[in-house]
Amino acid sequence: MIDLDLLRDDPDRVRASMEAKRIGDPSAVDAALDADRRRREAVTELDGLRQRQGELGRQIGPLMKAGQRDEAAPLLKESNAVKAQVKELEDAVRDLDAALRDAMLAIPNPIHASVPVGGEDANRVEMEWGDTPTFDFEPLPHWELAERHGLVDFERGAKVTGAGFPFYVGKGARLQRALVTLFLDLATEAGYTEVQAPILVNEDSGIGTGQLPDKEGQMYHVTGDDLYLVPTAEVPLTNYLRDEILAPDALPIKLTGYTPCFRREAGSYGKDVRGLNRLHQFDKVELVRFCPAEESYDHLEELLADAERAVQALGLPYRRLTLASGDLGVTQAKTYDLEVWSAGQGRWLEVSSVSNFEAYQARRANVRYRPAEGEKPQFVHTLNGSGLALPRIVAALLENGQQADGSVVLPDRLAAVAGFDRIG
RNA sequence: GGAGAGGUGGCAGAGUGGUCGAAUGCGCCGGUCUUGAAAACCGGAGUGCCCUCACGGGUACCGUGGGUUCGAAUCCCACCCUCUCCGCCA
Repeated sequence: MIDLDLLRDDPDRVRASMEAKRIGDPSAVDAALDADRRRREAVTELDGLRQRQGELGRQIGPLMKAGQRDEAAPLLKESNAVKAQVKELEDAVRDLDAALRDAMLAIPNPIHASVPVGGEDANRVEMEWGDTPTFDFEPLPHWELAERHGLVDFERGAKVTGAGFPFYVGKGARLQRALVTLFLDLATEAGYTEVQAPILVNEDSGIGTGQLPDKEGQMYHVTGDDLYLVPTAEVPLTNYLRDEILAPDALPIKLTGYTPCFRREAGSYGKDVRGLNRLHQFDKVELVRFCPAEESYDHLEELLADAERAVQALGLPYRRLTLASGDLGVTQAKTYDLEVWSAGQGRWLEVSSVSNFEAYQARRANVRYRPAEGEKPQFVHTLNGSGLALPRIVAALLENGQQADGSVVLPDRLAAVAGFDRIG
C-alpha cells in the first residue's frame, strides 16, 4: 500500500512510477483519488449525524426513565429519521472504503531514485565475484549429473505428485539438509533470529506482504480451509509482526527461517523447466529485516552482504544486478538479484533477490513502531532477501564442481556440514 | 471431532440496556516530598478516521462481522480464537 498522502499530494509521481514498473493501470490513481474524496465527504457528514444521534440519545434516556414518553416523542421521531440517514451513509462509506482499498492495493510501490528505468535489458550488472571454472572436457548440465549419481528423482516425483515436485535421494537429500543448516548458521552468525514458521498462511497474511490479491494464481490455495501454501518464508516472517506496534528500542529486528516454498508458476510452462531450474516446490532460507524508515537503505546493503556471504561461502562465482524498474514487482522499491554461474548450462541462475519494500508492506500488514516514548507510531520499513534458494545452488554446485571422471567435488565449508566432500 | 467455559485498555480484572473509551489494582510516564532513592500523595497516559494552518473539536473501536433498539461492552445470529474434559493422534 502506498502512502495516501503521497497519492493526494503527488499523483503524477505515482503514475510515473507505475509506468516505469509497467505494472497496473494508471487509472487506479484516479479511481483512488475519487474514492478518497467522496469517502471524506461522506465520513464528515456521517460523523455529524452520529453526533446528533448521540445528543438525542442523551436527552431521551432520562425522559424514558422518568416515564415522560410524551416529552420524548418528538425526539424519538427525529432520532429515527437520523438513524435512517446514518444507515444509508454507513453503507455508502463502506462501499467507498472498499473502492479506495481496492484501488490502493492495485497501485504498486514507487521505485527508489537509484533504480534504473527500463525493461529487463536495463538491469545493471554491478559486479562479478569469483572465477568461472574452465574444463578440459565438455561440462554436463546438473540434471545429467544428478541422474548419474542418483541425487534427484524427477520421474517418481512426477508420479507421486506432479511435474516440478522432485524427490531428493541419498547424497542429494543430505546435500539439501546440509545447505539449509549452513545457510541458517550463517544467518545466525550475522545476527538473525532463527524462526520456524507455518507454511500455510491465511488471506490477510497474503495481502500483508503483497502476494494477494494480484498474484493469487501463483499460490496454492487450500480451499477446504481457505489457506495458502507459502511461496516464500517472507510471507510468514513478515506477517509475524502484523498489526503490532513495536517498542522504541525493538528495531531493527532480523529474522531468518527455512521453509519449503510452493509456486504454481502458472504461465511459465516451457521456460527454464529443465532439471532444478524451476520447480513447484523448493527449499529456501529467507532473511527478513524490520527497521526505522531512515535506516532502510543501509539495511538493504547489509542484507545484500549477508546474502553474498552465503554464496561466497560456497565459492560459487556470481554476479550482482540492480534490477531495472520494469523487472520490479508490485511491492519492491529497489531490488538486487544475485546470480550464480552455471557451468553446465553456460548461463547465470538467479539464487537470491534482495529487496527494500520501504513502508509498502508495513502499511498493508500494519506493522508500526514508536520512535520514542509518547510519540506517534510510524510504519516500519521491511526488507527481505533469499539467503539462499537451494535448487539452483545445487545445480551450480554440481555443474561447477564436476570433474573429468564425472564425480563432483564439494566446497570445504559445505563438506564440513554435509559430512562428505565429493559425490561419485 | 464431541461437551463445556471464556475472549474488555501493557497486564490482571469489574461492568449484563442509557450520560461507559469503560471502575479498581499492578505496571508505565510526569510532578510534589527527599541529600538521593523508596514509600506516600497529585496528575498523565490507547488506536484509526474526519474537520482545522494551528489550538482544538467530532466520530468509531470492549475477538471479528451482521442484527435488535431512540440508545449495545451489555440482548440476538454467524464466524474466529483461547482454555478444560472426552475421543483421536506424530
